[in-house]
Amino acid sequence: MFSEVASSSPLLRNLNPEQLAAVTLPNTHALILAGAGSGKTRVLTTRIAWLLQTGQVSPGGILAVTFTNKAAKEMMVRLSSMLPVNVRGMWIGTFHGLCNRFLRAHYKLANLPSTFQILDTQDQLSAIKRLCKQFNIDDERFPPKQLMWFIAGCKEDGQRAKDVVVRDEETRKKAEIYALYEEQCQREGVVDFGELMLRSYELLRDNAPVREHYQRRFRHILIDEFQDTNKLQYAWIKMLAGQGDAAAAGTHAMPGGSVVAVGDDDQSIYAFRGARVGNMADFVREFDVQQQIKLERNYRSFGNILDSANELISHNSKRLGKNLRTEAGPGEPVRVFEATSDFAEAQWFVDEVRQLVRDGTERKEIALLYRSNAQSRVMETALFNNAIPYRVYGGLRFFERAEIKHALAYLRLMDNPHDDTSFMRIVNFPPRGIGMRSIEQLQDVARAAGCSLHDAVSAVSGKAGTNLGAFVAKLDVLREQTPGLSLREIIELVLQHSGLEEHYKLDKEGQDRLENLGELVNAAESFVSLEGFGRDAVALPIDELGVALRQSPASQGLDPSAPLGNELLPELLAPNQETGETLSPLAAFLTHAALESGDNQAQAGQDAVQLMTVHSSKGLEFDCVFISGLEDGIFPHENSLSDAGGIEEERRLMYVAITRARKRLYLTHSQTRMLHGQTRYNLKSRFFDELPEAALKWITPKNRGFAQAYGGNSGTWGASNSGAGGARGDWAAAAFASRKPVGETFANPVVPPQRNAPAHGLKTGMEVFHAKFGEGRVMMLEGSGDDARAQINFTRHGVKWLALSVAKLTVV
DNA sequence: GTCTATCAGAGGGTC
DNA sequence: TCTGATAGAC
Repeated sequence: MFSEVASSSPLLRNLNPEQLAAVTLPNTHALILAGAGSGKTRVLTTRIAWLLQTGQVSPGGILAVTFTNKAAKEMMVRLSSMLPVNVRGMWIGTFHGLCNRFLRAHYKLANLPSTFQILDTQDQLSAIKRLCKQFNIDDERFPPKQLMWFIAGCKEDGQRAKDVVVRDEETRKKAEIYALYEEQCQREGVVDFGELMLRSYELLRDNAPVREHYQRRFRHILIDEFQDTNKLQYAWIKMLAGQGDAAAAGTHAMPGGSVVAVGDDDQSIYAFRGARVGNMADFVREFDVQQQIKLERNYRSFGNILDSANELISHNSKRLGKNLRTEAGPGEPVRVFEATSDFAEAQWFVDEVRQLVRDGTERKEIALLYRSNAQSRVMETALFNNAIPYRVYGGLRFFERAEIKHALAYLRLMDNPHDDTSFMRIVNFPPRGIGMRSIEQLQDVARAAGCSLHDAVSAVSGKAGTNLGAFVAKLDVLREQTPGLSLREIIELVLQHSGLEEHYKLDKEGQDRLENLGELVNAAESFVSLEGFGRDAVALPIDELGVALRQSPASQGLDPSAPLGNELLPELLAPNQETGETLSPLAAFLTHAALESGDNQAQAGQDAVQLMTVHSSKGLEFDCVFISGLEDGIFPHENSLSDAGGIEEERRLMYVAITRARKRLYLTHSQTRMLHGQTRYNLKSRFFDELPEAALKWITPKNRGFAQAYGGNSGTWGASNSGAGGARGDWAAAAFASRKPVGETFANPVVPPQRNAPAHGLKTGMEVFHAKFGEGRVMMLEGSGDDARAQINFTRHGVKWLALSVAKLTVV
């Protein structure tokens, strides 16, 4: 039926049969299992374009959900390059962005103030800390962080405080705190990320007209990275698709649209934050999905890399089953390198990068992946010392910086004086002589009166002096001055009169912060509407280059080459569907700041080596990938070793890491590693045993020169950092001799000069076997004769000191 | 009220 | 080793 379109539309050129089938699926529920590098984003965007082009749906009937702003943006950029369409009319965005849009439109029904503001994770934590203090909650028994996880976890499961199943005293107390937290947020007019989702869901669930309106509207619902959805997000989708509880209860047949879910169970790496891979199977069952398409053809990596990924992931038990294949040929073998220390690993990495660059590889095509952020340090030092440009992903993002948060807090109080979190952040910043005592007093008054801190000031200032009064008066004056001012003017006004600017000017280390505040003004400036807010205006944030994007209303939807702005804002700024109100530029900007924490990639675009955790590498690809620190306890991470689910998630993580590489993949591990200020002795990762030997090539020391170059005691760093003193050198070399043979590479092992070899014949670094504790590695030796003791790091039982006269050890 | 010292804790992190 | 949070000293 669509074959004519299929053959004639340029959209569908160059799609493989599976991709084509996915793109041109009829209007029905479907699950697309999209392997890494199989063209998932392309399929999603092409399907939307195809639906529009063939007239099956208007832009308003599309709902496309992603997890990150980046993915949403990419989808829109690609879409607009495919056909001239007003992407603004479509609901394309992140779960939270779309929920925000929804709640802004129906804030009254959702029982929120029109100016409700969004708490990010930092704000949420400080709100909880404040709550705990106020109610004298023992923070030893209930650490605020843990409470935050509890509350977020409840919301992810769709549970309000009253829904929490109380089995013990601790849970009862936590649920109680959760209830108090809910009250506090409601009173202050703020919502956290979980609340955006939960409140949207509840409004859909409880309000039939609203629910039916959206069910009728969204004919096509597309979900990206479906394996990462949590319980609540899935329930939200069900509700919008007319498959929710209310529909099941069945008043009428619900007229919901079709859901196309795209995901890869093998890339599910976010269980720790509530993701439920099980949603994929539930979806198939509950939506009675008849159409399942597997995209297994990989366009990214060579054969050896894919073989490694396939073989590794085949060790997982619960899989939907999928194998990547390529027509690109085997390519180079996967290179494996064993270093003696983390320093040596870093030095070797640097040398290898140099060689790659000499051979013509761009630095930005080289990625170093690690399991946890702490591992980046030693690598950064090496890169820095060797003057190799690099860029680290992660860390503080623009809108999370302290000075930016401070400025935003002032701005938020302009819109919503009852936002106590913001109030607390800046009540004494810059310092204005308001200390703990006055604040505590103020909090008491506020609690007694059931009002915000702002409103409590007038009651207190009479007796507590004028500092607080002056502060609030200043806020109020600023607020009175803002009407009629542009967003830029408001921010500049606030920066000056809050004293922030002055404060950082006087601070000798405040220069960077001052510059960031300047950037905030720029960001606002670029964000601002060009032709008057609220009517037919379009507000646009800055694009990646920081250049203001301009788009006149006339060009909307007509010019596919027109630059794209933010997906969430235009509709935010349109008049409210119920009241006709519009969001102020300031409120819109604050929303933008909360939902998009901004870039943390300062030097984007530079040709630099890319450093990041495996988690943040998801969705990216590079010509050359180094996966470092492949040691048991590091990767897989030690916290995951105890349960089977944990190790399977680690394996998926490794799978993600491997499949980032296009041409060349390196796997490295080190015998010793500095962690928490101590030298740790790690066995190589168990994942090595799950990779196909035929695809691997073990790179190893060929001569003494190598050992010296990468041994612990050479070079300017390493020796000075050696906590174990001379042991490091011994260890390093001894280890080479004791490794199990891995091909010709160890044919010529480096044998270290031994100092006074003891009678028991053990050396540090040897692998030994103990009848009870199993395999382990000698870390340290002490004493002699009957007093001789050895510290052994056992794979399964951790580090133990054993008396050699008693313990039965055999050398492996 | 602010500054400095000491101590605990340290996985992954979007919105 | 390093960071952040808090307690006690100025």
